[in-house]
Amino acid sequence: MSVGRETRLSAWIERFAAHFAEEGIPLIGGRILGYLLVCQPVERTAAELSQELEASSGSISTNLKYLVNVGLVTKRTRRGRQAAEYRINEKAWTEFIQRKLTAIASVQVLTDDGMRLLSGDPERAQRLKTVDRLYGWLSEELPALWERRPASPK
Amino acid sequence: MSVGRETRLSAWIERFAAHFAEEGIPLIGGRILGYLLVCQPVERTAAELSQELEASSGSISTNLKYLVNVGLVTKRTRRGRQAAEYRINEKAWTEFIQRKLTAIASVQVLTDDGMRLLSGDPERAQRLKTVDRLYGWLSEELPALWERRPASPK
DNA sequence: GATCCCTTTCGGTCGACACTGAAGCCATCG
DNA sequence: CGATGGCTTCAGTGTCGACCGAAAGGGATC
Repeated sequence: MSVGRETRLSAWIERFAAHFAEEGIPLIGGRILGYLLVCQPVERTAAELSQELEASSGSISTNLKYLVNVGLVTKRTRRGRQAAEYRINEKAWTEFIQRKLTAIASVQVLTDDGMRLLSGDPERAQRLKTVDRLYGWLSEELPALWERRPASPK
Repeated sequence: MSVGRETRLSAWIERFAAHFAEEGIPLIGGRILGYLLVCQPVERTAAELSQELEASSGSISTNLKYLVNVGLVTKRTRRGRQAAEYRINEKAWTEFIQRKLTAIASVQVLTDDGMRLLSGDPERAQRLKTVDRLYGWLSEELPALWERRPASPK
């Protein structure tokens, strides 16, 4: 007997959430992300999310606030409706990833400062120099690579 | 009255450790890394690190084990000396960063699986498709970029 | 303006993890 | 072979943050 699509999807959502949990995003936040990526229709209220994901209203509220804040989810209110609707903002994923890349390269600022402190003692600076060169290269190349990113089709 | 170089260096080490603490590396682990990058001489025993960084022997031991495990620090034992000596392994930083890059791109596996689950329903798959394309591009380009990395001079 | 319903806020609980310090372990040396 | 000295292991402590559920807050409708 085969498993239904929706069942598989919720397993997928769980994997999805688990991945981002390792990156520091709360489990429930990851579940919201995964769910909003594949749900039909695309918009959901906080109450619906709470029920679907079996999470408390408080947790949903906190995590939605966070996700809206980083831009991955957009909130939409409509006249005549009390409940706000939330949906994925696919476009924001580019900035989300960009932040990760720049975070990696940002170590260069540190190694650079360190090199300055050790100026005048090249022998001692040698270890740092190796690391600094790597990060220096990254902070050149990563932004450059990012510029070459293909525009997403309409 | 100016501040001594060593004082500034320990402030730098603290900033260094703080940065990596945000990435999930224990504070003391980060301090060890920063310290071993700039100390003179380059090798230190666990006891010395414990004293210099004012951390318990237990914490030093645990964190050294971790750092040796990920390759960023190498342990060296010498005949006739009980105390092992630890030093930075600059070379390992390449793999350290590479792991971070591949971790980012690895989301593509997830989005890909999701796309498969939604095959046959292009409308519903649209949101995921946008994200999947981005990660697809990344998992092409990041490894390619990495290959072009300049070899570190001897 | 009163009621209803949805959301947000807030105190409280639970689990995870960094860190400590003491006890155990093992190699070195007398 | 015993003593010394340093590293590792382990139980215990404290902190931090995710999560829950109840109460407060604020629109929308009557």
